[in-house]
Amino acid sequence: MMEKLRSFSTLSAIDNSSMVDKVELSLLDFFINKQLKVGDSIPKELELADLMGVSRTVIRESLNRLRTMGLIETKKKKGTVIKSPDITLILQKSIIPHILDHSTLRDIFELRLALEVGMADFVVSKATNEDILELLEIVKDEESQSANALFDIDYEIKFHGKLYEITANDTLREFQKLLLPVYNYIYSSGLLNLPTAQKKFTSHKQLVELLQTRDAEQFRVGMRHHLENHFL
Amino acid sequence: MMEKLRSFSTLSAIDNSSMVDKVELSLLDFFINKQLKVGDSIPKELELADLMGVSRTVIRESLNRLRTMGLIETKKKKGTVIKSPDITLILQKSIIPHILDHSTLRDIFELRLALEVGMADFVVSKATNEDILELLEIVKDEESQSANALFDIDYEIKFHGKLYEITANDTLREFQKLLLPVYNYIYSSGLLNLPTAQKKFTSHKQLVELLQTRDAEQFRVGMRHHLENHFL
DNA sequence: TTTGTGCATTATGTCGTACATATAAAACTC
DNA sequence: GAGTTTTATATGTACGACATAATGCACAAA
Repeated sequence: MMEKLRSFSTLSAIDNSSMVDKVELSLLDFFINKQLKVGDSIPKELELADLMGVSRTVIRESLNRLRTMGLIETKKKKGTVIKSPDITLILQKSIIPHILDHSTLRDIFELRLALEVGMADFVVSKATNEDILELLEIVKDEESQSANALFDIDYEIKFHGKLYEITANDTLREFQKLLLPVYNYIYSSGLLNLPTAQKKFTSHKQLVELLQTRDAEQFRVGMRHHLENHFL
Repeated sequence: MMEKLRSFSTLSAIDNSSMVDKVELSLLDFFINKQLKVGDSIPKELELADLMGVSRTVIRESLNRLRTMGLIETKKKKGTVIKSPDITLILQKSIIPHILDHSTLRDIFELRLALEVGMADFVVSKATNEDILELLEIVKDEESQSANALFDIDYEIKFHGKLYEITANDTLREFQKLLLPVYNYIYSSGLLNLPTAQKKFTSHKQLVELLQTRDAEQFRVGMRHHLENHFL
């Protein structure tokens, strides 16, 4: 079958896209070629419709998509202007754990592990003394918690969330917030087992101590060990 | 002024959202509450319009947004069904470097550094012997390249791209592809200086050697040093 | 000159209808 | 029963009308 298909390899794929699809691409092209910057305004809907020879309906649907991507903003009477998209906001809406397929969820989970290990440098270089005090406050009664060996998700989020906050990287921070429902889903759905105590484990408290030495390399290794039982 | 405003803190923000905005949220809510899964179909446009007391136009615009987010798929006669969104595809369209504001670009660049350092474990654990051979092939004439100390972006992408590929994490891989235009923009726009040779530098060739030892910790440190001149 | 009010203008937002198009499912042919 | 045609139906596109909100202008009041 595949053999047979190969002999038709010159056939081009039929155009299955709707007018809205085409207009959308056209507009994106327009943005890029015209080197439009944030704040620039684009022609009004009726002008675009006229220019591109389609109905206002189609133009509106296309613009609506661009708006969904966060690329434009429209106001009555004022018209449509270019906007810098909030990429995390867009993701936030489309990431609904129970709808995302499992392989993507797994991918995202791995991505998080990589991020937390890799961001060690930023945490170490940007943590203020106040930050460290705050972390100490968070971990101060860790003994009691680690004693019963319970995996307290709220506590985890509080600690790791603070680390993200320290990076002073807004995108990264938002990224983490947006991933929280994913963790919850993964853990509660049994897609991944809850971690249990293990050999090379580094506690939150130990992590803070490492952070205090201001040695990025050490901190990174510590973080890796801390996450040990999440790696398979 | 700000002091005065604070005393009105109980005032709630006026609802500035359009019907389409509301219907969109309503639909998202519907998806979550009804625990809709991939493949489930939702009521047809006219039914929704009737149910929610708005025109088909509004329903269509809302659905169009969900489609843009990749959450639904529509076919004539068949109707609308839930889909697992391709989160990287959505980002791909909205990431137009010269439109994104500079702070976000910087954030994204940092994010990449963290990822590449943090994904060391996955690279080491998943690299096949064939992968390593391929890497060796890529770096085989590195001497000549590093000799003139030129920062060859194509070569960089080829090597690092292969590393992403090795992780066997599709989301991560797509994520990298999607970030490429960002790198190009950052480098070509002078937003960040092109790296120059530096002390702790680890070459691609050395990285492959580290990979061959299958020691994740070593490889991670090597990668961190390799990226040294990208960290500020 | 400044401040407030009202009105006209204008571009997007919403609505309803009509028809085009694709296609799943039923009806039909052999 | 397999293949073909017809029919019904849900989305896609188009158009016209009006609603709504923001803008700017004109004019009046302080």
